[in-house]
Amino acid sequence: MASEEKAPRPLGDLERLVMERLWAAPTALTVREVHEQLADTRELAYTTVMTVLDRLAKKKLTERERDGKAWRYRAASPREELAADLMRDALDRAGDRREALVRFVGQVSDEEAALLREALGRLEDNAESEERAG
Amino acid sequence: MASEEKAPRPLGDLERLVMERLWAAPTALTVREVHEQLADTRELAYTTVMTVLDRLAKKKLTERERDGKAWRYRAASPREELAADLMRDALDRAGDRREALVRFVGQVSDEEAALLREALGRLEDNAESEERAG
DNA sequence: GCCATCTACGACGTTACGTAGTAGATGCTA
DNA sequence: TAGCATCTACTACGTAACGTCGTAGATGGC
Repeated sequence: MASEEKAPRPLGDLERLVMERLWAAPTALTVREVHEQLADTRELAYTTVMTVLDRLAKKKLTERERDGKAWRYRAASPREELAADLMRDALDRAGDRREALVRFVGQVSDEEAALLREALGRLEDNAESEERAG
Repeated sequence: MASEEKAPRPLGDLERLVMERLWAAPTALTVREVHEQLADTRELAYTTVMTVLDRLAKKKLTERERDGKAWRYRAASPREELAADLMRDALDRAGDRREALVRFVGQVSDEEAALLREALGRLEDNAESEERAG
């Protein structure tokens, strides 16, 4: 039987834009900084950005720390981690995992297939060294 | 650059229940049949099931064909295909694909890793035979 | 102590989804 | 063929998420 958990809702459009800024930033950003960065793309009220950041924090997608009277937000986990989680989640709700993986592998590009092999190879190496150590 | 497409919304709870019946059925089902099957689990109005089936059809997740005055619905694609699509989609919105794949592979079970290797091996065989043929 | 700035909180419109009712079309049956 | 059972089409309503923003009050630097 497949997992009965509900799938995590995908980010909304604005939420995604904001997350992308946070992921791209080397440090935690204030609401103002995110707002300014988004200004190129979109006219948004300062409080709109604040609300989004706040909702993302409630969803545990961002974390925040004080900086004077302002909060600084940063992504709770790397973009790639979120992607991997979503992939896992999708796999969990497939019926036949083998079939799902075959289909998935069938749609990736050659380059992605190569990356997958590489990642799997790395896994194998780890397993071996653990075996030696254990 | 990441894909700018919006992520497909995950199925709602009831939508998922209905799709699972359709995926499990060997043939297309009428509203009544789906309704009866769900009766074990949940008391639902006949029209509720009809609405859900209809919405799924509008989203292209089911297809329907006439059978007398009734419609018969079937899943537009196998459950595993949907899962693979969602995995692809998640990968598309990762920043660094390599990193995302490494993390993904890092969370799968040993069995799933083996299935992945198998699927990749199959891919390779296909590529080789195409090369010979080409 | 003031003023600029920041947060907290509430609010509203839209859309998706769960849920269901009503009205009218349709097809078997006596 | 008249009628009943059944099916569809359409509408509707509540809830929750999300985009969007305003107001009021806290706060910190000059």
